[in-house]
Parts: sequence; C-alpha cells; structure tokens
Amino acid sequence: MEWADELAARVSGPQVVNDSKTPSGTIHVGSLRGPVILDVVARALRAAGRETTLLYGIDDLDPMDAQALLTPDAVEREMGRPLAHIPDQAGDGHSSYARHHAQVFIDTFAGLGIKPDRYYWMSEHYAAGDMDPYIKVALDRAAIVREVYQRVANVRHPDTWHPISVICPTCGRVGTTIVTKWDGEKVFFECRPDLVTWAKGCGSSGWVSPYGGAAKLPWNLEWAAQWSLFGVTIEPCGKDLATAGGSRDRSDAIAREVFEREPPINVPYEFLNIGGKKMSTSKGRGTPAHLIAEVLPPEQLRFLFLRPRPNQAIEFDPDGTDAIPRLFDEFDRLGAAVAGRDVKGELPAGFAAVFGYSLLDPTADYEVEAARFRPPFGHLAVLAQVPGVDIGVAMAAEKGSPLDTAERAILDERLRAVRGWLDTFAPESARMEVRATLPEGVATLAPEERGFLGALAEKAPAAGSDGETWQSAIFTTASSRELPAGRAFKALYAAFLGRPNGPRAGWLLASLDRSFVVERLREAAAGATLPA
RNA sequence: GGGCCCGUAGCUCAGUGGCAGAGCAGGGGACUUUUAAUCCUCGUGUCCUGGGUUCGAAUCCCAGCGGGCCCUCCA
Repeated sequence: MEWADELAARVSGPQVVNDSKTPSGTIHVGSLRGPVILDVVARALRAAGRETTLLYGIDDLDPMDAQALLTPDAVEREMGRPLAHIPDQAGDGHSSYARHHAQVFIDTFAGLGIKPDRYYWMSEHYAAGDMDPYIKVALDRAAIVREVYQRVANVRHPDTWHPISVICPTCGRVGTTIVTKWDGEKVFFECRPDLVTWAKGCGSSGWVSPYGGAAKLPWNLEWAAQWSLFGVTIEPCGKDLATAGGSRDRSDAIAREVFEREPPINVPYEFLNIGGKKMSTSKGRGTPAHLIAEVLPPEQLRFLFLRPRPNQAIEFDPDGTDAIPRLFDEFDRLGAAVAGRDVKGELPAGFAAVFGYSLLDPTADYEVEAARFRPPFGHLAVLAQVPGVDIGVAMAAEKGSPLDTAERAILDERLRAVRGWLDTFAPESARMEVRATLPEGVATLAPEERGFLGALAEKAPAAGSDGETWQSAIFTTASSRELPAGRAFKALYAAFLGRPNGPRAGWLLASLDRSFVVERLREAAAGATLPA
C-alpha cells in the first residue's frame, strides 16, 4: 500500500478526488477496481491529515449506444438519446434509465464500503448552467481543440467541427448531432441520419443556444471541464484510458490548453483478468462477474484489488481452483499478523495497511478487527457439507470461547460464501458426497482394512446414535483389530466418499441411515461391488 | 504501427546491485478422539533469450521472444 500513502505524503493542501462513470449498464467485478482504488486514495489522504473530498460523477447526459440494453420496442426510439432522458427499462420506479443503473452501482459501491461525499449528476449541472462557461470557452477555442486532437491523438476533424453535441430539439438525440458553426451565442447544428451507425438522427437542423442543458460537451472536454468545475486534484483511471494518445492524454492537453488548468494527478490502474481473460459482461467468456461478487464478501473483494500495486494486472482464476479459499487464507494470515500472532511465511511490505484498507468500515480500528476470530474457509467448506453439524458450536470450540456478535456475523458471511463457492467454482476435489454405490477405490483396500469395515458393521451403534458414539465405535473397533486409526479412517472414507480423507467420520456416519451404513460396510468388506 | 503490464519452483507471487525466497500444492513423518484440524520435515530453479555495464546482475542498459490488455468510433 505504499503507493497510496506515498501519494498522500506527496500532495499538500485540500484534495478533491474524483471519478465518473456512464450509467449505461450493469457493472462487472473488474470495473470495481477503480472505485476501490479511489476510495483507498481518499482514505490514505485522510489518514495523512489532508482535507479530502471524494466525488463521484454520473455521466448521465451521455447517449445510449448499446441496443442490447434496451427492450426491443424501445431501440429505435431511444438509441442516441441521453441516458437521463430514457425511461427506466426495468420499470421499478426510477425516473430514468440512468437513475436506475446509477443506483445499481451506488448500491454496489456502498456494499464495498465506498461512500463518496457526493454523487453528482452531469444532467443537473448542465441544466443548471454550471457547464456554460466551459461550453463557451470550448467553442471559442474550437480551433485549439481540433489542433489538440490532431497532435495528441492523431484524429483529424473537419475545420467546421465544433466540440459540442446539441440535444436535438426535434428528436431528443444527442449522439447524432454535429455542430458546424458558432456565432458567439448560438450554434448551428444538424441531426444527421448517418452520423453514427448505432443511432439514426431525424434530419432537422438550425441555430440554437448551447447553454442550460441544450447541449453537451464531448467526452474529453467534459472530463477536463469536470476537473475545473470541481477543482479535482487526483483522479485515477483505468489503463484503457491511460494509454499513450488515449483519452487521458487528450483530456490532459485540453485541460492545459483550452481550460488553462493543470490536470489532476493520475493513478493509472490495470485490469482484473479472470482466468486469463478480460472481464466481459456480454461475451460470457471466463467467469460471470456477478457470481464472483456472490462468492467473495466485500472485504475479500477489496483485498483482491488492493494486494497488488495498481499498475499490475490481477490474474484471478476462481473456476475449479483454490484461488478463492487462498484469498481468504491470505487475508486471515495478514489479519493474524496484524493482531500480533505468529504466522507462517514472510509478510508483504505494508501488510497492516493492506489489511486495514481492505476493511469495509474506514473508521474501524484495524487492530481490533484483526484480532477477531475468522473461521478458516477450507475448514468451513468441509463442515458445510456434513449433515447435522452445528457449525457455530464447532467454531466456538475451535476458537476456544463463544463467538461474539461480530464474529458470528463473519461466520455467517463466510458460510454464504462457502456454499456459493461449492455450488459454482469449487473443484471436484473440494466437494464430497456420500456415494450412492460402492466406490471403485475399495478394491485397493488392504485385507485388514476391509476386515475392519466388516467388524464395524457388526459393532455399529444403534440407530439414532450420535457422532461421538460412532467415533468411539470406530476407534475401539480399529484398536481391537490392531489397525492404526489413520488406516481405519482411510478405509471408511474410501467406502463412503470414494476418497482418501474427509470430515470427521463418526459424525458423517451418524448423519446417515443406519441400515445404509451397515450395508455399505458389508459391501466394502466383501471388497467388490455387489451385482445390482 | 504505438502504449502499459507481466515473464522467478507445479500454481500465486515476493525479492529491483551482494549466497535465489515465501505461501499454496505435492512427498515423507508424528498424533488412540479438533483425522481436509494440528505439529515436524523435504526446494538441482535456463530467475524468458542474447548481448552490454559491473569486482559482482533475477535486479541496471540495449536488442529480441512470449503472454495479456489497451490505443479507430463511442464513452
């Protein structure tokens, strides 16, 4: 976490940290890295005693450009119109499409402990006239803007091109209009049917005032104007924008040369790759993003993003691997170290900060949080699969004292994660189920191991016996036949689960129907699958 | 064509000028009641390749190779 603390140490004076997003659709897990970094920058600044404002913008005057996100009957009517002007497709009470989708990510951010001091809506700032001064400067300096595009991004616009998009007074589209003249008060616009492929303009044209929400700046200018309007001093952005000649370069140049203000400090960050693939909401390639959020609680998700430096791509492959259990284990290991317990292995630099910034609550005492009992994910994954186990009791026993309220909440959260993981990503080797038929592996059991199974069938406790009773029956039967306990358990797991190990065998057998258990023990003792 | 990131043990990654390291996985062992718990133990690797600088390079420089993402429009 040195990067955030170093940044905080480098700046002086009050800081405004900003990011903004177009509320065009659902967000995927990878796109949460930016907000988490943003939040940590703000937390680090505050920890360093800097007065800090965290802003998050909703670019809701941007045009709708993806018809997949609209209901079929709405496509022709709505494509190209500002998101803020499109009705909520979900029909769940939001005033617009933009409000609906913005609410999804506001809620998602809150769930991750990210609470900006203020969300701002660009449609409101345009309507209120706050953007008018920047619109005027951009139009007055259109030639400079064109030159910047040419020089920085190698994009050549016609000499009549002006950096503004009028919201067509006739059809309401913003993505289809082009402005060719500016007389100092009004612009001449055309709403062209063929300007973009994804939306069709209505063909009207005329002179209109660009002020008061009648028009919107193009992306790069709007970005730079936001910096001036809000006094932004730090703004991270993803590497898709941060590439040379890319969006950030253009906006930086526009900030300097058109709006005459130094752009904010950038914190470029890499993406999250799932199973070597870029996150994609539409392609269905790799792992569906929303599943990860269901399986990873907020603190572990924050931890996933914060462990590496921002400029490192994160390779995360949860599908059929132990990546998720290991993420929990590493989180717990850092927590244990913060709490002053001995831990195995080396600790990464700044581990206490990584742990602290991963916590949901920015005001939490991270040493107190670190000291809490956190049930090991792998252990829970086993217990969750054994019927009849009271996991709360088992975890209290493991801790050595009853769980407090916070620890109980952690346990519940992890149990949900464990169950989700077992249903989705967990490798077969993590799943265990009592086999319906005798597993083939019993054929490889030694004669004395099979003998033990047969003997246990004869000494099986009465129906309704508890796990304790079964467990002691296993031990006494094994020792009476001078079979080491380890081999006795191995034989039991082979007979019931078809694997060499498993959960506590006594409790497992107690959870099953007694006659089934006895029958299976006899079959296994016979050493072969009985004819059907 | 350009930019950024990565390339070190089976996997995930530390180490960024001074004897190649951890975690996990895997092997071996201990433990007659927390048997997927816990404890002990085991690392011969083209540090991607080739040059260069240096007393000394995984580390710095140059040139490559491989992988990933991005760079047109839109945002």
